[in-house]
Amino acid sequence: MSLPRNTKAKQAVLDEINRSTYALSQPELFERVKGTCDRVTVYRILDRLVAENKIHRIVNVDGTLNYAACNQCDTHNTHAHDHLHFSCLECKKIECLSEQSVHVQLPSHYQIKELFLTISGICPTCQGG
Amino acid sequence: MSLPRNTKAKQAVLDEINRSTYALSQPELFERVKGTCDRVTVYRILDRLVAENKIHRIVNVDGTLNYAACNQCDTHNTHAHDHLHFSCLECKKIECLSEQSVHVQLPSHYQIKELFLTISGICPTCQGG
DNA sequence: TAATTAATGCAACCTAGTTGCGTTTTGCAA
DNA sequence: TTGCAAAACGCAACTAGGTTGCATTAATTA
Ligand SMILES: [Mn+2]
Ligand SMILES: [Mn+2]
Ligand SMILES: [Zn+2]
Ligand SMILES: [Zn+2]
Repeated sequence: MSLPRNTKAKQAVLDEINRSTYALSQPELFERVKGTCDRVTVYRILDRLVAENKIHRIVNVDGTLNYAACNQCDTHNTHAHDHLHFSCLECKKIECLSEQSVHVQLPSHYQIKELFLTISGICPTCQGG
Repeated sequence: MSLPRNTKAKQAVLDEINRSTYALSQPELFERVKGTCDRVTVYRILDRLVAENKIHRIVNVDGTLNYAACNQCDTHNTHAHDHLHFSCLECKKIECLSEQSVHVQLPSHYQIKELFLTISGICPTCQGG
């Protein structure tokens, strides 16, 4: 693989992701870094950041792709994203739930690669009291 | 809600879904029922079948929407889709894993509505021996 | 500072899904 | 059996998210 370079746009996108408490979509990110680069560039930056294990891609329950910081990953080498995600039906935000243990009765004859676990419902903020 | 009607197209789509061993996308379904109706009609039929609890919608790990028969649902009234799904990285097919128990340490302060659980990996067929 | 090539901008394209509206069918009732 | 209301449909136009090709710009490293 070719060695990655650091650019203003790449840093701007990564900053926005790190700053956010929930996962952001490409349209949301493009809106936030508007002026620094083209929308196509945001797509390419996101692909690279995922490949570099700096962020991870979360599929929401409606199929939209979102990107979040790797908070629960101490090192970016080993990357087991078997943590839970929570998707709020009210504010539509999806976030990582760190350290939530999940026990899955693994199916036999299937070769497991990764787990995708998302709970939908209402987040604490939207319950408002 | 208005009372649903039965049409040739609706029956054709439902038959394809029931016949399949894995979940099908709208493009796949349109291909299979080609000639019986317009592609827009397939979208509308799928929405209705989901609303009528005849099928359920599965979001694959890449964000694509797929539709599968409600095999594990004895009655179509109560509809708790907390079963596992398996998504094959090789053949790209996604299927329901019936009766696989999942134990999730529920997060406090969050109001749970539904569980979305998908395992990615290699299916028995694609392991080929 | 110059060379290498990763990263970008831009235009064009693609796929999945939606919307509006006039027409056709379905199911039910007279 | 026929008539009617509205569910379902076809078609065209549109939208959103994402991709691709290619010429140009800019980050690294020597
Ligand atoms: Mn991570
Ligand atoms: Mn079901
Ligand atoms: Zn919320
Ligand atoms: Zn497979």
